Amino acid sequence: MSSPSNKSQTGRFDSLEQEVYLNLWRTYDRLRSIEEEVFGPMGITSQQYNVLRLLAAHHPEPVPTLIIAKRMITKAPDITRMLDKLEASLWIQRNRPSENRRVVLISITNGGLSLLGKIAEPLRQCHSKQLGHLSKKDLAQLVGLLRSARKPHEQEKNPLS
Amino acid sequence: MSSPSNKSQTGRFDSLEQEVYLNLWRTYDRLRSIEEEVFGPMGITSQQYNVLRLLAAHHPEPVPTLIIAKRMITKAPDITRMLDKLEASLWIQRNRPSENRRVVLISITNGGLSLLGKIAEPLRQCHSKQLGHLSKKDLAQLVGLLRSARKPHEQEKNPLS
DNA sequence: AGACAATAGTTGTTTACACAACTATACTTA
DNA sequence: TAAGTATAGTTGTGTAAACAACTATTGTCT
Repeated sequence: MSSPSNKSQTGRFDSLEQEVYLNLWRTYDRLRSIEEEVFGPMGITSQQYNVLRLLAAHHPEPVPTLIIAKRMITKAPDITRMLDKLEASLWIQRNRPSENRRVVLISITNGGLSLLGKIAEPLRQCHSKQLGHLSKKDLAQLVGLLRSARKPHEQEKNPLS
Repeated sequence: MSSPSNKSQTGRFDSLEQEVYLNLWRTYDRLRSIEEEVFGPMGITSQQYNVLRLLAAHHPEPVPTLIIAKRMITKAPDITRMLDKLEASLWIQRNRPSENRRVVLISITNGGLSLLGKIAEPLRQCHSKQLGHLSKKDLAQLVGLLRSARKPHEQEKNPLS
């Protein structure tokens, strides 16, 4: 595991693990910038879009704030400010039920649903531009490897395997 | 490519491409947070570390500011401020040669080299914690797929395939 | 019932990112 | 050699993340 000179194994990287990580970073960065070309002009971020998607999936049931936070990649404290923006854009509604005034229930509005409708097609095209050059087989393999890669690092919380 | 109902193909995702992208995002995020456990206590960020690595690789030759920027994932305008911090920590030196006073040549200091030395072992352990559970074969396959994934999106600039 | 702990969100502050506009230096060419 | 252009960095400004500390409400236990 620490033989004096095993660095030739991966060329300019210290280890294969490091090489994977740097490739992951670069690839994520490139694909992200492509998505932003779609989201930017719609006045929404990728994170915000994902929140709307989650709410739409539960619609018409509302979802408590921290449940949303747990499902998102963004850390909890930011969710409030993010929801502030979504509410200001009239894409979501907040409701604090009298039975338990600690929770804040979030639901997507018709405006939010209609935004999702408008984004759907350009986003599909974007995904195709991002990764359409890979075969189904490669894509499936990539998903599998990415899942295995982060499996030991998933905390309890994230139910999306 | 747009049959009326091919959504059952990937369960909760609109498309396999989207599923890959979301997995990429989550996986990157998890691994990044693990790296930060190493870099944070050393008072350095992952980006800054990569700059030092680049400089060390060229050492004792200095590297112009914008060459560094091109190699980094971070966009150019941020490199100045980042180098400011590295210089303040005495890990790099700047030099504006009189032959061409437009360029700013950056070189790593002995202090910077010694920092790299101190980080090497904990970082190796970190990489092993991040991805040590995958086989060499899986890691190599993952690197290959990630490279193919971003290949069409690489601008001229980045010589790291 | 009152004290203590647990739950659910929020706010404050610091640091990073992104995009655009700007400065300084060198090259080119009429 | 002056004017225009290209190159190399820098600064300004607004937006987003990260981490910690805080408030409000409810549940529990004696």
